[in-house]
Amino acid sequence: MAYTVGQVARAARVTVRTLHHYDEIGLLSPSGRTAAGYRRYDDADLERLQLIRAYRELGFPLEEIAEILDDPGGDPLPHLRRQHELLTGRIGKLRDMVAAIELAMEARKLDIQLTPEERFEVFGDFDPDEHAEEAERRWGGSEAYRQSTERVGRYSKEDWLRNKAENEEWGRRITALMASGAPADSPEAMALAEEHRQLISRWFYDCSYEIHTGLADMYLADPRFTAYFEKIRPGLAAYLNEAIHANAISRA
Amino acid sequence: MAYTVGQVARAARVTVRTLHHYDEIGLLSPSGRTAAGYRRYDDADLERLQLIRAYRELGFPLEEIAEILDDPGGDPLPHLRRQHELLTGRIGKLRDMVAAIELAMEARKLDIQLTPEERFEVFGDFDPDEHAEEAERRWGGSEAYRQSTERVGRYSKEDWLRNKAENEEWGRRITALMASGAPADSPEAMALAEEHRQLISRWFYDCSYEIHTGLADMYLADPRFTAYFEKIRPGLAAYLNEAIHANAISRA
DNA sequence: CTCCCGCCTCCCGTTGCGTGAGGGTCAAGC
DNA sequence: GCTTGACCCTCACGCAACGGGAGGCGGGAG
Repeated sequence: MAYTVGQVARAARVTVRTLHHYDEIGLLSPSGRTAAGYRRYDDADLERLQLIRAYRELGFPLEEIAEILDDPGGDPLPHLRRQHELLTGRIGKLRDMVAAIELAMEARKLDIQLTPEERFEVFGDFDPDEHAEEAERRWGGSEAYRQSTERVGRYSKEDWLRNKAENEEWGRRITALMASGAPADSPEAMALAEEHRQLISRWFYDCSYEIHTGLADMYLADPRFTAYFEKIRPGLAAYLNEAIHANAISRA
Repeated sequence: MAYTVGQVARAARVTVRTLHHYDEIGLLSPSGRTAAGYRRYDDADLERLQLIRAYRELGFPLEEIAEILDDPGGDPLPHLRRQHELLTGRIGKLRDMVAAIELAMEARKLDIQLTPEERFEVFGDFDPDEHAEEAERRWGGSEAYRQSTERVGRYSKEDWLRNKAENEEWGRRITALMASGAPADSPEAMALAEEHRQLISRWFYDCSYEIHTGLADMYLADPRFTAYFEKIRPGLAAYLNEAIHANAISRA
């Protein structure tokens, strides 16, 4: 079967101009022309176009698609497998984004439940939005996320205050330990790191050692988190980071 | 907290150039500048950037994003909801594509199982690849798809021959009916349309009346399908289309 | 005080088409 | 056989969304 540009364009949901463009750059040249110079596409052309559109959907530049498609002998199976992988990967990414959006909505809901003063009371000067937005970009979605949003959504004001209290208690102890001169890889520091991990697990989500070290690195890498800890005590961010790593290694 | 372009760029996974661009077109202007002219972004800027990136991910042009973001009083909840919807929609689309790819792979596997002669024997001159590719674009994925690929993957050569025989038998009966001059909305024609639907349901996937009429329209709209039926008997494509519609209406 | 990295502002280049302009073609109907 | 409308052709310019480099200032660590 042979098709005109228009037919192909409608079937593949692209514009005629796009097909002209693909022809111009040699990405998809119709297998023939009529006497009047009309482009004639056959089934092989359609198949190729299908692959092109799929790669495009995944964000590949046209040049690269040309390389990919013109590379092997002609077996499409590897392409299909590859696209399958890429697509599922993409879906995962989008799912993470959805989870992130859900969290942000959850945070907004909290803002509505809690008056600004209450909010300040609970979170100190560590803006929850900030936290949410950040966390969201970091581990975007994931299971931990779902858990966190689910639990957080049910917390009452009293829960928040209890959480804050536990948090402050822990903060006092680690600053004291640090002031005492105990090294960050001392058993005491590691114990407090472990306690930190369990605090997170209890209040927000199952915090594995891996996630915990990831968090620790973030405390150093991101100025907002660094600022939060540095304000409690200068050097605390680095100290906690080291303690968490030491603790994780010792438990491995 | 205030951030430099570089920090923002790293956090948001965009280039500095992109931020410059957003500043140029007024989509995201930093809340301030230092004495030396350095851009200074604050948390509100980051929040806005997050929304921008999400909309971009969904394919919105920058201009439109600007309109969307600058439109309401400033409540982000509607945006979040909207993005949530759009993202889940997008995921659905990608899932369809994945299913389509899976079907194409399935077809390739069949090509390997069946020699070219066997393939020809089974499918007549109606290339299964062609069918696969087409079907895939039409109802891309969906539940019907999964079913179809799953069943088709298990068919033996004998199954295919039985299928072909049933199909040909049906073909003979509808051509005969058409030759007899019975109108396409006659009870007999509708009965054959219904039989057609059940043939599909038995061999491939649950074919609802809705899907069936969709198929019918495709038989007319697409030259490849039209050709298939026209070759059996001129006018058959249109006749079958009408019969299927009549049948679907009468059962509704 | 220096060195290097990060920031600044032009400014031209690229990708992937959109959108006519100007003109031939083809099937259908009168 | 002629018109008409839909469809095709080839330029050719335009645009969005940055990429990437040139040329130069700023700033903090050693």
